[in-house]
Formats: sequence, structure tokens, C-alpha cells
Amino acid sequence: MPNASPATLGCMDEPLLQPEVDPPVRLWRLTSWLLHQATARANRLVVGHFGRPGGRMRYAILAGLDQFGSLSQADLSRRLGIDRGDAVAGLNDLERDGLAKRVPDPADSRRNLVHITPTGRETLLEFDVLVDAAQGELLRDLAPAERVQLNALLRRLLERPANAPAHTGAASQKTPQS
Amino acid sequence: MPNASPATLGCMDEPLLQPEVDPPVRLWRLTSWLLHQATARANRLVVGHFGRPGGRMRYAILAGLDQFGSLSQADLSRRLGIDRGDAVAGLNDLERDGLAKRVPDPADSRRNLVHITPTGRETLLEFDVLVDAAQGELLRDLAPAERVQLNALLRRLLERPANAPAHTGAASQKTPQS
DNA sequence: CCAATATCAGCTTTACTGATATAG
DNA sequence: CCTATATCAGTAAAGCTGATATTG
Repeated sequence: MPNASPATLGCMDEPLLQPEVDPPVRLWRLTSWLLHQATARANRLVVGHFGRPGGRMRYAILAGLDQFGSLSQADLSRRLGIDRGDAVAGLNDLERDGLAKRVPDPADSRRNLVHITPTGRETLLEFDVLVDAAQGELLRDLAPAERVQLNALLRRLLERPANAPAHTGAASQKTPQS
Repeated sequence: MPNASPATLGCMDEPLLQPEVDPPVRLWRLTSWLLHQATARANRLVVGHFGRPGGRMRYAILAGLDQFGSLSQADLSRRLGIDRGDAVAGLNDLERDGLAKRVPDPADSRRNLVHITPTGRETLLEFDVLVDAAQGELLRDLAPAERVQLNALLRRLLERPANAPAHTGAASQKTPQS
């Protein structure tokens, strides 16, 4: 062990979990692994800028409520691509803090119509700043054109419903053509 | 009632958590959100192809051991960018199944030298097939050139050690050096 | 004394799987 | 009946924090 480094060099106190050395080439070649690593870094940055946990969920729900106005929890969950149960928990937090409100749907007693409050809208704008700052840090090494390119490629990846039955041919699951 | 689909009509049984409808534009613009969604899909595909949970961790460890031969658990963890404690658990599983082996380092009694076994190498090759299949599904909508581009951009994102002190000026947190 | 290792115990978020009661 | 909704309980992986004993 050639301790060529002076005392203070072995600072392992950082919450860093990123490889400071080369990872296995087998992983470095995988899009799924690269995505996982990039997402981990992004999450660390976003959570760090929020300061507290649960920020991502709150932001996503507020963004959905702000844009879609008033909708059921199930619809909201589908829009955000999150689990209904998790949405319940997130909405509990938001409602407790006065950022969102649940109102029973007069037209369908099973549903709650959820909507954002004025305070929630303010908070959303504050969150926008934090989130944008995190994006900037995340993408700091990419040129503007590359950032656009990356976003475009990721959207292409997500555009389709993610349902490739792969080898489950046939099977009209939703009256195609009709 | 047209004979659209027999029996399994409203098949919502899929583990789908992807938005079948448009998500909020506020999220759709965020690289961090796109990464998160893409990673979620990738994880679902990879885990699905593995069939059982814990496959990602096993594959990563085996890939590291195969390439680096014999190294300490701490070194391995750093290479993979994972937590040491998680590596312990993962190695317990692998060793129990005879895919990896721990041997005390004669040169440093604190360390274990971990290495892959012949069985582990076989398993790794089998895993390669599964993982590659998952990549193919994940990237099925992207042209070959786009896949290369995506991987390149993600690597650029990860190339630097992820340490941007941002704007938290000053603050020498350790040994201000007089 | 300090640093690093391996291990363990525990916490948190997030995805995901049920089970429930209720209502269309 | 069957489906959808909201809710709750609970599993599981992964990231992360600490504490430990041991050794360099």
C-alpha cells in the first residue's frame, strides 16, 4: 500500500457512492446500468436540493394537480406513473401541509377529486427553482445540444407504453381496428 | 357484447406502472424524471428476465469478480459503486450458492480476497444472455446509432466523480490545516 | 492513535402485492 | 357479479448511517 497521500487525503466522509475507479466493462456497456447510475446521481442531487425526503413525490403530485386541475387519485396516479397506495401517502402529507385538498366527487361517491391549493401552487414554484438547479448540476458536463439530445432519446425510450409482450404474439388486448 | 376478448377482458393485471396517458409537462421536461422513468422500466425488464429478485446485485458482483479476479470486498464495492454492507449481503448469497468464495488475505488479515468460482463464471454467462435480452427490449424503439448515442451521453454524465461543491462556498469541513 | 476492513443492525424511499370496504 | 376506487398492511431492493471488533 503505497501511502503516497498525506493525512487528509483519505477523506471517505462524502456520501459518495459513485465509482471513483473504473467499473466492470460488462456493466459499463449496459444501458440499464448506466441509467441506474445516472438516476442515482440525479436522485441524490434532487433530494439534496429539496433538503428533506419525499420531495420528489411531492413535486410530482403538485405538478400533476397544477396541470390537470381536479381529478381522481387513480387518474392522478396513472398520469404520474406511480402506485395508488403511494399516492395516498403522498396526498396525506400534502393535505396535512395544506398544499392539496381532497373533495368527494358528487358524481361518483367512490372518488375523491383532488386539487392543488394556492399555497400548494406557491410551493410548486419554489420547488421549480430547486429542481432546475439540480438539473443544472446533473447536466453540467453536457453542452446544451447534448442535453436536448439526451432528453429526446429518453423520451423516445418512454414514448411507447412499455408493453412488449415480446413473444406473446397475437392477442388483441384492446380491440385494435374494430 | 362483441367477442372482443374472452375471459380476461380488462386485463389490468400487468405490473405496468408506466403512464398510459401524458404525464405533466413539468416532469416531462426534467432529465432527472426521464431518467427515473427509464430506469424504472429498465429495472422491471431486467428483474423480469432474471425471474427472481436480487439478480442485479448478483450480476454486478459476478461481473466485477470475473473482470478483476481477486480483490477485497471494499475494493469491489468501490468498483461497483455499491455500499459495503450491501456487498456483504450479496456475497453471502453468492457464496451460499457456490458462485463466489471468500479467502482471507494472507498479506492483510483485515481483508477477504473474493473471487468467482467456475460455477459463478457459468452463471455469469447465462446472466449475460438475460441481461442482453432486457437491453434489447428496453432499446427496441431506438435505432442502433441512437443506442450508441444514448450510452455515450450517459457515460459523459457519469464520467466525472459527481462532486460539485456547487455554491456552498468556503467551509473547510476537515483539518483546515492551521 | 488513526485509518481501513468486514460485519451487523437499523432506517428511509420506492416499487409492488395483496386485502379490505364501498360504490358504480 | 364484476369492476373501480380509496385505503391500509406488508414485502422487497437499494441507498445510506451508524456501531462494532479487528488489524494495519
